[in-house]
Amino acid sequence: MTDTASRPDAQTSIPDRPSLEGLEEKWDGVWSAQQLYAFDENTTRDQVFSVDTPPPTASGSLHIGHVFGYSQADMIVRYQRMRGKNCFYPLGWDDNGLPTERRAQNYYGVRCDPSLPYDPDFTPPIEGGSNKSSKAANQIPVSRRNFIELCEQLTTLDEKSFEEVFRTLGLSVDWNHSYQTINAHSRATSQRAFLENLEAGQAYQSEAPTMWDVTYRTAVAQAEQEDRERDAAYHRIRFTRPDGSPVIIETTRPELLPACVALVAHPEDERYQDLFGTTVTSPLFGVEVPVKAHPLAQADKGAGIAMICTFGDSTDVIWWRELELPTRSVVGRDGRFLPEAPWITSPEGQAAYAELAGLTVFSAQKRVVEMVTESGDLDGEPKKITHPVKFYENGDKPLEYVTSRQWYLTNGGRDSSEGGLRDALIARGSELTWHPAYMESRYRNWVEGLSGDWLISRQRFYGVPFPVWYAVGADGETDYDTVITPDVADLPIDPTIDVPKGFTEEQRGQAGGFVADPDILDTWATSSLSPQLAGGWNSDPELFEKVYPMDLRPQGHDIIRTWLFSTIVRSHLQQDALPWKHASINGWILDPDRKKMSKSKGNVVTPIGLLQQHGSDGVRYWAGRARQGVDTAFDEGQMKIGRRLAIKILNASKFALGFGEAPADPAGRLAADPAVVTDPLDRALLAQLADVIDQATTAFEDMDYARALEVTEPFFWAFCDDYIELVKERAHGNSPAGEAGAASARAALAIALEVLLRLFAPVVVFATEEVWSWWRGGSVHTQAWPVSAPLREAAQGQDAALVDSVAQAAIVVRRIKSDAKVSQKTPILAVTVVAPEAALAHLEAASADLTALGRIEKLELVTGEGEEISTRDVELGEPPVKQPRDKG
RNA sequence: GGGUCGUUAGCUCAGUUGGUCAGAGCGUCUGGUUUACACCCAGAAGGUCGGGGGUUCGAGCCCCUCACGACCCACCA
Repeated sequence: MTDTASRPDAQTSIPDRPSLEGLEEKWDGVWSAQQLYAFDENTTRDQVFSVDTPPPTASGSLHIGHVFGYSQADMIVRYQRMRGKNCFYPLGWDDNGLPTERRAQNYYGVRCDPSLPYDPDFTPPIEGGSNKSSKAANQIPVSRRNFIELCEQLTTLDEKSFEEVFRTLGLSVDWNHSYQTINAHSRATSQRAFLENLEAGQAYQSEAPTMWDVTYRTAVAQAEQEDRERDAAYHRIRFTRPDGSPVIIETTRPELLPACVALVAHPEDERYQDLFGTTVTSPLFGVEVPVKAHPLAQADKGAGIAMICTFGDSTDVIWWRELELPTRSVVGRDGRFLPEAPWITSPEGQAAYAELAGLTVFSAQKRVVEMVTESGDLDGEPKKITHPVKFYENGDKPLEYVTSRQWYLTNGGRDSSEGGLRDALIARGSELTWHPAYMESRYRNWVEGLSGDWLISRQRFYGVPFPVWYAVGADGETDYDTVITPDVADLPIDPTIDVPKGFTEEQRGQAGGFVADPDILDTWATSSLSPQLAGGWNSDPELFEKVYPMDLRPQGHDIIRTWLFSTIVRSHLQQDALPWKHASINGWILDPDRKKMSKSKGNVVTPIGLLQQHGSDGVRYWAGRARQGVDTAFDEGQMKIGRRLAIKILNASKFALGFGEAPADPAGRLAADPAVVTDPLDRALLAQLADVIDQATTAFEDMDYARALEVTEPFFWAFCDDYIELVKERAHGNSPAGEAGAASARAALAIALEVLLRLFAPVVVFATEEVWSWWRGGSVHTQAWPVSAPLREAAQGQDAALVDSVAQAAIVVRRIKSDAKVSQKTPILAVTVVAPEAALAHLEAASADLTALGRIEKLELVTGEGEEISTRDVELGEPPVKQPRDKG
């Protein structure tokens, strides 16, 4: 870092050739050293603007979508800061959960085996490993504690590189307030919240069929499931009535035949009336099952009569529960058929089942189909279809139903009573201000569609442990109804290491002793507490008071059903409050071919590479042009335009400041004394800028950074290309207006430039700060957002339309030379400009500047009929002699 | 099957309560080395606003309908 970087106010001269190169590093260093974005804890809630920033998953690389969303949020925060708010803008890392486990496995070539003892000297076989998933067979088994240590090591590494990118991007985050979802503070917070939920009856355990991923061997919550279209086939399979006649059912899961507990048809289906209340016998396995009636059975679907298995799908679960059927599980937690099926009694049936035991679901299906084909119980050829099948979003095998004991948290999924929890959560969604507003329907849609409470337990290793033990009875059986909890003061705990009060380690797993809950909390169960984690709910109540509920939650629309919803659930249960006032929803980044940006592409164009190539200001501009909620094409063209804008700000500022100083504003409100702004064109410019301020302010008040930029940017380009060009002769003092005219132009330039820098500051953070440092004190980012009133006063009632009239006239004058294909330097000996009445007055007021711009020697202004401004009676002079080109 | 969003110049997109709203930038073309900027400047060409109905004196803008695209949801026998 250079000396000037640490002392920005020392740099007063304007560089000869301003450049964007190196600005990111320079200003990040200054801001960091000055703690420019640090939250001031000496404050009250009404002075604070607090942000519940998404904690990025610290497992892998940042992609361009992060840069996009975080830039947009930063623009809103920077505006609020300029409005005088004390911004609480922390950033956390979601380093908890399965993605981290998977990355650690691949990065270090290990896998967790909880049965192994801790090895304090363990060194991983590889480091920096491959990005491709290494084969499980090559991974070295390590203890749970070793594994967790490696996860922690890796996330620390990843977080460092993330912070680097975010700093380069110019996020005005207060890095003093960063948090991790896996550290002790977060574990304690998460466990405390869980224990309070338990106390309040909002968390409960239940033994029930749940969706299960056989690869990861964990239960999976509804929010983590997705449908994928898969090939399947209807198999017509013959059951036998007591009289020996057949009943044909259709199924896509013939392998579940041994798990069949009943057949079911619609109560009014005439075809099956005589079957209800009787039993039929399954093929191959010879199990007698009842035939039941239930309204959920559809007469027009398949054969109109279905087999109920435990469990093939969620309808099976409903039938099983409502018809009080037995449980006959055949699929184990590893996705293979269980060794025993005791309800099958016949020797033939047992022999048939023995062929399936140990097979995967896929292989078992093949085998069953072969067997029913041989036995003649398959009616006709299977009919191929494709249908949606539930998958864990990170998994690659279909989810299976497995009956297990799991923890749940109420989320309204089982309480659709009037005024119940579901209604209350929907009302919370309406209470929230959504940007854009239509995103609320995604939330409502999701809450209305919930089919059960939130399953929060996961059978994994790296995460927040459930802070509970269970009593072990005198008979040595675990009594899950006797939950032993720790003191809140002792949190965080790991029940597999810590011992509950009143017990000793020797009693672990012993009759009369205790056992630990082996599971961890769903990662969302911790990250849903991000306002509480960042705001210090469990550690700093004073801080929490000042920042909660937060003002803003920025996030992507893909995690409305997960992060946004679960955060509302937790705040509703914990604080009986909405966690924030506003939600700003950003869109996705799409490939140029309109598909969601693929991983492989995202890796090719790394964020840091883009920031280097286009400058952070250029990339931020691209993000700033995209509206909230709208999926946006990955478009380097926009980044180039942003880069040009940043460069233009440097160059135009250098030029505008080069005419010489204007007297200071005695009132100190503007960059120069408004009293010397006497020229009508200068006043009109300030009037126009006042309108721009008002529009940009209105937009930003609605958190619409894109609209604000869209208003400011064209004004700035017109300011450069028309206004500066028009007044530059006058500003130099080469005009009949003399010194007063020059002073007016210089003052207007200074006033306008200073306002423009502040208007651009939330988006173009580096170039504006650079220019600010040339001639103003402090940082542009802690200046007040501009207000229009002083500019309107300076404009003295001058009509802003004058600027447009003169710009129009400039175009027609320039066109004369473009059409003649001569240099714009060519003098015009004489020209008559024809303009409508109103514009004519404007042109007369600015005629000196106009003749200077067009190098017009004799300008005549006349009133015309139409709306357009045009020229006639043109007499062009000789083009200037070309300078001989230096042929070095 | 239900829901949400979108369909405006070759491309990326504005167009906020229906009345200069047919726009911007990029790209293209034609010109210009103008000591702030060639990472520049000037000028020009380009669209019956997805299709079809309707409401209105008047419709990208409101209503209906269809098509296409994207996403979310749904009990997958």
